[in-house]
Amino acid sequence: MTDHLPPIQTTARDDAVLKALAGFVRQEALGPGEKLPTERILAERLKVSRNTVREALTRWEGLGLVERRQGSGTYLKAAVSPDMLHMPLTLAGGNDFAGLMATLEIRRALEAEAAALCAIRAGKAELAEIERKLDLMEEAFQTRAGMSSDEDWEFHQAVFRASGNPLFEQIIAAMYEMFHRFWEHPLGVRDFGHASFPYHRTIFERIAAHDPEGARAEALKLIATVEDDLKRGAANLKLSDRR
Amino acid sequence: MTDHLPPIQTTARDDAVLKALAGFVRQEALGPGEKLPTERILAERLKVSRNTVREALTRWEGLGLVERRQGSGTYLKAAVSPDMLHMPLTLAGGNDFAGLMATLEIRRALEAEAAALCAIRAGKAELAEIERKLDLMEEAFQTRAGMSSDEDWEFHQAVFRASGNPLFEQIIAAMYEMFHRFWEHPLGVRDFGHASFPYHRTIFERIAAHDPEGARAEALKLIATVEDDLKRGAANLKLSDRR
DNA sequence: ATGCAGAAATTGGTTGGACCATTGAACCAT
DNA sequence: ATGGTTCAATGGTCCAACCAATTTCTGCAT
Repeated sequence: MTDHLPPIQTTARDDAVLKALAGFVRQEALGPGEKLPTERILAERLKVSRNTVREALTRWEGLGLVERRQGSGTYLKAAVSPDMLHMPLTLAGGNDFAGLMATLEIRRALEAEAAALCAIRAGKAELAEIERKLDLMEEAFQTRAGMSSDEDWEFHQAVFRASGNPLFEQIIAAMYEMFHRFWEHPLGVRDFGHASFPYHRTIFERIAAHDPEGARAEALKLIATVEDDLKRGAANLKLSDRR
Repeated sequence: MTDHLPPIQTTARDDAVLKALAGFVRQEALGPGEKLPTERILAERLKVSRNTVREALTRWEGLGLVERRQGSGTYLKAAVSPDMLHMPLTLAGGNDFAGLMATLEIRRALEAEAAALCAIRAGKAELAEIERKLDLMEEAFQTRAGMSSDEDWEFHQAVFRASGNPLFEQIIAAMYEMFHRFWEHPLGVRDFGHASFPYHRTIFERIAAHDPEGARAEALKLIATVEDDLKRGAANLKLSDRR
């Protein structure tokens, strides 16, 4: 009967601090890289102890929203708004290979869908932007005789942006970050990513032709080549599975 | 020339605390729900101040690994291991109709892929679990003459878990949360979700038959019905698009 | 013995103040 | 210009209290 009795709010000091800080950031229109007030000033202005401010900032730091530099200050690392949703992803105990495959499966699902949506929605301006990134990537490929992570990533980002759904870019950006965290250890595959090269242009062509299913198919082929590279790398590993 | 000079690591107090704590959890074989030592004891044992312990625990709390209850103690909320990988995902905004549709597009991509993977990988135990949730959902549907969010969500969760990739469950959980944030306000569609009901069983049947593409197709049909409901709701809305 | 209200101990939350370590800017010497 | 020195600002750590919620214990009334 008495179901929706709201969970009363007795104390929530540091949450309140974060809320206030998010409001401040919005009002001051602070963006990534900008410095926010010192802990001492925040503590004084908000009428809380510096320790409480620190706990709040520690939470933001853990979420990657903020970076603290001793002796310098605290800086924004990402855009923050009062109505953000935080979802920390945790990948437990994965050896490298399992983690990489897990992120790839997410990429397979999202990149295919994003490419299809992009083929439906991309306008002239978006198409031009994607082609520009594609040209840059192909140029880098020729120059350095190999895939370049940066230009590759920028191409994919342009596709996600043109999908009209910001969540794609945000989620896949997280996947890329995780991917590259395992990646310090190049699994011994020399020409990693080489096989994926031609599919970038075919994806673009299907998008430009407003062919959703074609774009999806090409995106799937691209991911398949990466998965293949990964499996070859796993074979090279075998024993170096320390721990 | 002097490219790869890594930024050296001098101090990392609270990181060290978390590492030690993770080791402790492993050694004591603590699982979710179990209580870990009090802050005062940790501070004493680790020879650091209680403040430092608190900062470390605050980070874990922000990551959803731990829950603190004043007067009671600190409890594990998830399995932790010394080598786990965290990737905070923060999603911006999306409290309007467009945001709702955005979450659905992500769901379409991930649910389809998860259903397909599940059809490939689910073993007998996982299948039994999924069917159990399905039965519960159908029973709730009969009893209350309508879809039940909770049982519905549990069914999908079981599918994600059986997909063998923990990221699916975590990411879609974020989508559900975003979805339900807006959802307290039923868009005026009375029998929301009704149309999706039969597809739950067809999804299960395709999974049980180890038919990935069939499962994917049924999952897509399910999402399509929800999108349809949503569009009907949007038509009902029109003006109440506050803020 | 049993049940239960109130006291006491436990535990996380907050405060204020102190000091350390790092940074960056201003200044100085060469 | 280059490289050291000094100094103020800032985050990092520590300590010692006290507050607030919870749990446990105690002792009285039944």
